[in-house]
Amino acid sequence: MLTNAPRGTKDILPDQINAWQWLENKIRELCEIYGYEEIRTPTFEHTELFRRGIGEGTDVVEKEMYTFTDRGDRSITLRPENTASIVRAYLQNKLYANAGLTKLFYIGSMFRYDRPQAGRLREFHQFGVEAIGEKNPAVDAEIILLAWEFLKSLGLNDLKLKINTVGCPKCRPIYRRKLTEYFTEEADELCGDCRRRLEKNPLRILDCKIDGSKDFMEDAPKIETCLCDECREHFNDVKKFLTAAGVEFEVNPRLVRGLDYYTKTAFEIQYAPLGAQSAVAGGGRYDWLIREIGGEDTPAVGFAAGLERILLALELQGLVPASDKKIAAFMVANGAAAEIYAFKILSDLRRKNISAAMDFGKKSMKAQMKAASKSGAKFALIVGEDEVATSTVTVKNLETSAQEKVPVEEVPEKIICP
RNA sequence: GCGGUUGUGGUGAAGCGGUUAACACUCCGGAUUGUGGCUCCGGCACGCAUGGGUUCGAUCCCCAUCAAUCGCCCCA
Repeated sequence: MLTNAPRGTKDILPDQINAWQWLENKIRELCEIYGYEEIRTPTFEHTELFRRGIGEGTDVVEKEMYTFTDRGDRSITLRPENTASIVRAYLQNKLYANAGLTKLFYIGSMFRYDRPQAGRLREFHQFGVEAIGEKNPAVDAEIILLAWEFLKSLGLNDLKLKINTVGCPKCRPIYRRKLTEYFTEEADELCGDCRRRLEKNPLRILDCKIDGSKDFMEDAPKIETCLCDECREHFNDVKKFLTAAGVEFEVNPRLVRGLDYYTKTAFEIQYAPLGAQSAVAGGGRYDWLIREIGGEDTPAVGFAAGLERILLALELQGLVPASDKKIAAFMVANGAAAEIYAFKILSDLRRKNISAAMDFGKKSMKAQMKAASKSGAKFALIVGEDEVATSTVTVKNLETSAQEKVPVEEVPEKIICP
């Protein structure tokens, strides 16, 4: 147990760190191009923030939060997602003061007590983007575009963009009621899950894998018939903007979001080969959240993307860049006096910003040479009694096997321009 | 949280009631004493996720736990 990380957590090891840094750099580059600034919020918040923000009845709040009481008797929760925190930070720091539209992005770990699977961890990483303060559907399109272009730019194929509208607090309840009425009549035909959904979230029934293909689904009420004018127009405009930008999307009237704060636009980007965890990014508009948390009525849109899932997808397509870290020089010392001499040279090289390594295992020269070779170093710097006595270094080019003995002060230039 | 599958060294794996626990790679050491990558030689599981049980005997059977994985739920 002592040597096992908690279930659902993972070490990111040195041989994987390259992929992570590469991905994070891509995110930062892209967000800069779109004009979004990075923000970092605390890993934990008051539990109440999530209860209110995400919604009491949601699965995330009901059964997936890491909640505990701290020593000051406060109820604290490890963030299961970042949007609520960002809205909190936006209000607390009055970020609305200087900008009509506040554009933020984040990268960080989130926590959800789920049953772990590939692509679904208890501590996982998300990158996300939030645009707060504008109701124009162009912003919805910008956010969707950012998510889409990002995944495309990584080289991923077979991505699918699905969009929908989930209405607003004015029209969604009407639709919800209609659905409940309709499905209550069919209750006998519904699967166990859906019978539960009937109360909790009837919109989800539309999405059910078991009941989805049953006859009565055909005639189930469609959201279009219930949308208020504002929501209908908004959705049409989003589609227009997306089309103008040349993005292919699929309208899926059954697409639903699991967090209560979503209004109007909802979208998801799927990468099917990932199986059950195919949702690689998802988000939408949340015009209701800011007021819910205690701010002025403020419209906002955003999305989050799962970094582990993206990395998984990249791996499947062989798109993860290989690490190519190489050092310039490797010290090889023969004997105790030479070891000290080599150590001095090693330190001098590093002071000159030349990457250098040395095997401290007091091994044979043969073993040290092997280590030098394996390290990928371009040069082996060989020193023994001879070199110590004459203040020289034998510089061996490991690629060409050519070697020459040079005065110690000439070593840096031999390495930089051989 | 529910259902299924799996769990042998650093890695990939064979073995499936009684074997020195195969093989390959990696790793370590060596091939005449100051030199790598190729080749050759040698070494590396006292143990088969963990804990119980069945049996004369268990890596192989049973149970539990833990973990991974697939699907569901949900979500990124």
